[in-house]
Amino acid sequence: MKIATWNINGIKARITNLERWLKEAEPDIACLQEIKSVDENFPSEVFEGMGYNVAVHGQKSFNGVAIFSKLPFDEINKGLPGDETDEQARYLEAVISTASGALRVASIYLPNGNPVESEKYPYKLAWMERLKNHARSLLAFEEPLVLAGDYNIIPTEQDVYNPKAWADDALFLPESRAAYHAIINLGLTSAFEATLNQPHRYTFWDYQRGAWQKDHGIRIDHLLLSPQAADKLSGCHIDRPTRGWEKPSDHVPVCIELDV
DNA sequence: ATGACCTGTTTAACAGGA
Repeated sequence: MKIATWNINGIKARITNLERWLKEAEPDIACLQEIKSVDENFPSEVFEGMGYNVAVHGQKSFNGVAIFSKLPFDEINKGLPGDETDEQARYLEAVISTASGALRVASIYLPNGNPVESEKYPYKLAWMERLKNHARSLLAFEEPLVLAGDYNIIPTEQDVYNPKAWADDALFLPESRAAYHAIINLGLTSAFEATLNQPHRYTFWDYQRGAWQKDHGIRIDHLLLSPQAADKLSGCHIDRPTRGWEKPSDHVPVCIELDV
């Protein structure tokens, strides 16, 4: 089973590329971020016509996450628990029936956090604390779990073209990376590190300053697996060529293969 | 040499992104 995560940067602007990519890559499950649409305006019927069940958790203009699945949903949960006042649509979780039992998948759009001096940085750290608490309770089920998304975290110096240029950025500050590693240390496995684990394998290139042409990228899209999912992990792939398509997202898909 | 973007929205400049 192929599971993918992709920050598409707007469903309206990316519908053609998303259709093309789904046809070529044929993921069984796709977790999408930054759909930038309310639920009612999301073109679910296009993807249902391709054989997907579609779950959407959106809001106007910004953020928004979705999950596509060839297999049916048993359960859909919208929003990250822990703060009833948080109105940003950044977390969607689904339980999917597979031949070998239930699989829980989340689509995550973790806050960027810049500028660091603003209220956005403490919001990021608080959101990560909530994610850690929620991941801890999900791990207690001892079932296959995949937390996939745009984490807005550069894990190591090997995951950025120029570490010095990012030293003071919310994506790379020691406190941000420590919060990310604290989540992993609950007992999750990063699919990339467990398989490919090579330096300079980026998932995002800025639209500005010729970042793509110069390969000035960062690796910020991750899939974190529970032990029961990690046992079934057989591969991880970054779909780099999509960044060179017409009208690309600034992120590319990251896929894993699970033997379920 | 330097800098050069993209998306969505109250469709003309903004806000937000990373």
